[in-house]
Amino acid sequence: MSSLRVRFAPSPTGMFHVGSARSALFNWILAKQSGGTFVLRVEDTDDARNQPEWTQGILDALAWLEVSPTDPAFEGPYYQSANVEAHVSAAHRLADIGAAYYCDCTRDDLVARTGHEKHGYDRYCRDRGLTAGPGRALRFRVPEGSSVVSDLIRGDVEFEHASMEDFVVLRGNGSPLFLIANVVDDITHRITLVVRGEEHFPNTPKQQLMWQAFGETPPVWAHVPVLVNEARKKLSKRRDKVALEQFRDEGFVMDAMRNYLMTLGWTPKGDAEIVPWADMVRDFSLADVVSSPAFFDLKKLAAFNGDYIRAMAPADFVAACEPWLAAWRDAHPGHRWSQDTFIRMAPFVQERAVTLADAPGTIDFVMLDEPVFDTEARTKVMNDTARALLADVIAAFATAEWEAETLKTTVEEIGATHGLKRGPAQGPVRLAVTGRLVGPPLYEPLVILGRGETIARLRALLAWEPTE
RNA sequence: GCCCCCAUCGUCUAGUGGCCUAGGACACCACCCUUUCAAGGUGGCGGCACGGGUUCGAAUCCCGUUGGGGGUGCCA
Repeated sequence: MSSLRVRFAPSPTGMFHVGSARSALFNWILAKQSGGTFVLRVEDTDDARNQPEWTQGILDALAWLEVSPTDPAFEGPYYQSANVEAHVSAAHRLADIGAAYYCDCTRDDLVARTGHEKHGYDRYCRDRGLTAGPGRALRFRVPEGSSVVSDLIRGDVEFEHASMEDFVVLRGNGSPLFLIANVVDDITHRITLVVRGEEHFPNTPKQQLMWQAFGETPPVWAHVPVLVNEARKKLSKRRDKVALEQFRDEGFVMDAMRNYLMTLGWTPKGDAEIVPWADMVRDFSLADVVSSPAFFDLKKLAAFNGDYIRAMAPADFVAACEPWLAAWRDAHPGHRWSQDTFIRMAPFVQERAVTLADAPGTIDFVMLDEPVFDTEARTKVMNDTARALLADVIAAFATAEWEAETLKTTVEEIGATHGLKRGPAQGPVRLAVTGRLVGPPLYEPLVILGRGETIARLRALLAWEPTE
């Protein structure tokens, strides 16, 4: 494939939609594969919405995905709203050559004439020869016949022009609409391939007609399937969790996110879905993208994330957890943080974490003077057997060799004298030390805590009485 | 209403007329391992929406039905 000019055109909404992220990835790969260019265009015809922080949010999100603004393949950002004059003059050109006409009909006029709320424009002003003027919109004169949209993903689709209304390109106040602005910008940026969401498909024949009216060759189109929620509705900002930033903040790692996004509508070669980015860049092809909507499955994303976390080098994992650990420290003023201790505990965390945000909650008990108790579990577990067991463990721990394997054997043997198997036997001990019944392996943290503190915690739980 | 798209396990998908008694991944279940919870290992459950064609042969091609989705703004 020759050098492509693709464009990624998000609208500035204050957050980066996962669907946009997937589009960005597809476009980026296509640009890289062809040695072409990735053009970023911030699309909003209203200048007021092109806020710097929103643009920065887009740039940050792209950088997180390693779609880098400093890469030679990256061009932009361009602002649609900065190009309004070109949009307007292009529209005027359409009027000059007779490809568009002025219209002073209001919605009410139309409904009054046709008797239908939902039907399209009835072409009333088509041949009235109206000139430009206040309150007069400019409409594109859709010709007779039909258009074929050739789509890399969907094949050739024919649209009858008769079913297409004479759409507005310039408002009554003279400002351009998205439909034409988009076409003019694509022409000025010399875009050769448009990859965008399926929701734009019905607009494509209209845009293609405009390209032709301008005497230009339309780009190649590729409409990727929409992302849907469990109700199979298009993923929406209002209803669903869709902000890439939110996933990032909740501890999803970039590689997992990127890999998962790529599998929505496309599958890597072979049986594995988790594959290196380089392989995806090498193998991706629009021809292999499916055309049916894809459900954005949080569970599968979580599984991918756990997989990627487990694959990290230990030191990388420790570093990656830091933002969440720092937040935990801020939230727990009484902490006694030790980086060395965390590094010793990290393998236990890495083995079972779903997200990086799970890290603090797994090891907090070694960083606090007292564990945070699961009160329900405490009430349930603390019966006479548990008390007797704890008393025996305290006595044995006073002299036992302070080493994980020995402590384990000690607890198991004492448990046996109370008729408990090794699982149940460690329950009260785990509860005393960690505050919970589930968590990382127990005896290694005991070694870290030391004899004195371990026994103090065991005594504290033994002394505890239900309040009611 | 009109236009367009889509339809394989619960989910994401492989499959482009014989390699399909339909393969993988996530989820779920069981077992193994085990220091609780995980992780890991092994196995299992589970699908071509329906009806007609075409063909020696159809998940695959055609038509219809049904279901789902998108669009239909002087929104982007």
